[in-house]
Amino acid sequence: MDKKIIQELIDRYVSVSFDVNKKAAFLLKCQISEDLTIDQHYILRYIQHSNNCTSTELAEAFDVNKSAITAIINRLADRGIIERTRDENDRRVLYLTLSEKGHELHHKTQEKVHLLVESFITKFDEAEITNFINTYEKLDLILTNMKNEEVGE
Amino acid sequence: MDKKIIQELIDRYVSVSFDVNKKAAFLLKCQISEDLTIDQHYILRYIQHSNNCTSTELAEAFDVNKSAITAIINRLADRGIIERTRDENDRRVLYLTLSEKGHELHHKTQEKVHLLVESFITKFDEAEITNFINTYEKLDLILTNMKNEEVGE
DNA sequence: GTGAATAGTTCAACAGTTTAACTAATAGGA
DNA sequence: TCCTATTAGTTAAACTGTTGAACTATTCAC
Repeated sequence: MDKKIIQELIDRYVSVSFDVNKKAAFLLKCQISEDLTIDQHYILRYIQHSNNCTSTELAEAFDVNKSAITAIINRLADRGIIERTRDENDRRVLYLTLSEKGHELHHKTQEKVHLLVESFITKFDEAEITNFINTYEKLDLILTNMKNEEVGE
Repeated sequence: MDKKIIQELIDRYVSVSFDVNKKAAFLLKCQISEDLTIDQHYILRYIQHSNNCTSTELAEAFDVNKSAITAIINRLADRGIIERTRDENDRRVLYLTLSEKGHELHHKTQEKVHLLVESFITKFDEAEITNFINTYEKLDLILTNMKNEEVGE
């Protein structure tokens, strides 16, 4: 690729990824902030999708230290949204699950998130948005590899 | 579009946008955290690209309250990275500019950001990444309109 | 000229983050 | 078997970023 073209693509990517993130976060917050923060929503989403979720697993998935997870989980546990249960075989391990209230709250916020994403996804034709998400997923794989190289040094 | 396909696209979008954001933020932080936080880098970037930048303009661009901008600018001004100058015609207004040190710091971190983005952008062929960024920019426009509708209620 | 609007700050409170030091439990090798 | 290293998770202090309400100072508009 031509150097000039690469420079232009880099600038456009930096700008647009920043702008989209900010606006998506803003719209998301408008929808769910009465019940949960954005991070809290993603934490509940991860726990529900995972089997036998632990703090260590969350810390890896969210690329933060375990103590950051402890803080988030404490707030959610204090509100009765998340429950901790000890592993009987390895008593160091705490499994995280959603309470009944946690399931309800996650379901409620998830619906709002889906409606929001649907409202802009359906503005594209199917081929364009499918190509977009395909490339986005390729990018995710590339970043995963880069992250592993970074960590494995 | 078929309902099932839409649901699948929504799920994929929610997952991949979350994952890419987390990993990109992680890699970005590895590169620049000695000098600036990610938000601080974007603030400097915005100020440099803007003429006569003000706190109000930043608050709108970043979708946060003005008091959040005050806090960020205070920290950067305390470090001698940003300077405030009053408008002589409208003495309510404070223009924000980068100091010499601020320019150097922004240049340094910008280089690292560019190298990082270049390292994954060049893993795609030109047509694919161009299409991706084009669609990303369309999405930005759609979100801008949605945000304006939200605010204009 | 006075009341409304605008630009920006301050303060208290909170969410999320890092780092270092810590407890408790398990695993592995001499 | 015992001792050491590792692992899971917590705590505490310090920091960044955020909101919302109350505030100062200035300008605008009728």
